[in-house]
Amino acid sequence: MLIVDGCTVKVVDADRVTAVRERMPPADDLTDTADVFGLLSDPNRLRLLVALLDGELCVCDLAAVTGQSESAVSHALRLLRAHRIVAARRSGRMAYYRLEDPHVRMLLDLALAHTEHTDAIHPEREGTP
Amino acid sequence: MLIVDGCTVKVVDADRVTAVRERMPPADDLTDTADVFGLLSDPNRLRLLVALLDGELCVCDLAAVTGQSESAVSHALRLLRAHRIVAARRSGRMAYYRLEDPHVRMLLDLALAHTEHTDAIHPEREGTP
DNA sequence: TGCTCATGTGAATAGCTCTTCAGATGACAG
DNA sequence: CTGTCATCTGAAGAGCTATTCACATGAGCA
Repeated sequence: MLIVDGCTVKVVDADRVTAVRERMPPADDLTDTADVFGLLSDPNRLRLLVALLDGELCVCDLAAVTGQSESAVSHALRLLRAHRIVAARRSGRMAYYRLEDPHVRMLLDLALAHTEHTDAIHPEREGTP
Repeated sequence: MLIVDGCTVKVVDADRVTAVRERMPPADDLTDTADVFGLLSDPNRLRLLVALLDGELCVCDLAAVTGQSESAVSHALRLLRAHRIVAARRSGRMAYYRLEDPHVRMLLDLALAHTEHTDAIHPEREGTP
């Protein structure tokens, strides 16, 4: 038994539980991290970011590269911009976007490096049949 | 102008666009990667995985550590198990889960290392006002 | 000034995701 | 066998997300 958030909860290994609980990052950090992963969890947004790994591109070129409507691209970029993952440079009526967040760049590099070397693992099967 | 998926699309830098398009990973890889990020994009699932970084835990302890109902934990673990991110060891009526995917472990380590050293960057502000 | 083009935006809809509830399963104790 | 406990599951509802459409903005050009 253990007191968590003022409620009594049954546990098996109380010491491990309290230890892991203390080591757990603060809730704000976790939600921020989850948000970042959430921004990378849409295939079209991911395509945009991968396209930007090599350097800046304008909106219409991003639309062409990723096969989306320009409006969809604009919405996606707005989201990424709001989270400082991407930044815009304006030149006349064109807007050139670049990948601004080095942290996200690392995550992308790491993730892509692994998908290339890993055979596609497909779900829809249980871990212990 | 450029032919993409049988449709004519206007582009600015046609050479860059075709180059980036060729360098783009296959669609299947991108959706798989996006799926993985999606699994990490929920704060409660993230909490579960972080708790498992140090070693295995049973379902009720995971519920206690992460402050979720045991049912919610079970649903989350089911998802993670289906994607081979987590694996279960059964001992009697208990189920001990561990983090199985080293790739996901690296992503978690990288992400957490950065949230610790970075002041919380908060959205709701535009990149170029 | 007025037209065109690249981009940005809001509203609306369709689809997905998470949580909860109620109940099922399967293991252990008596 | 019966009751209890840990875990698992399906269905349902609430909430969130992505895409589209129609239109706004603002720059360059005639």
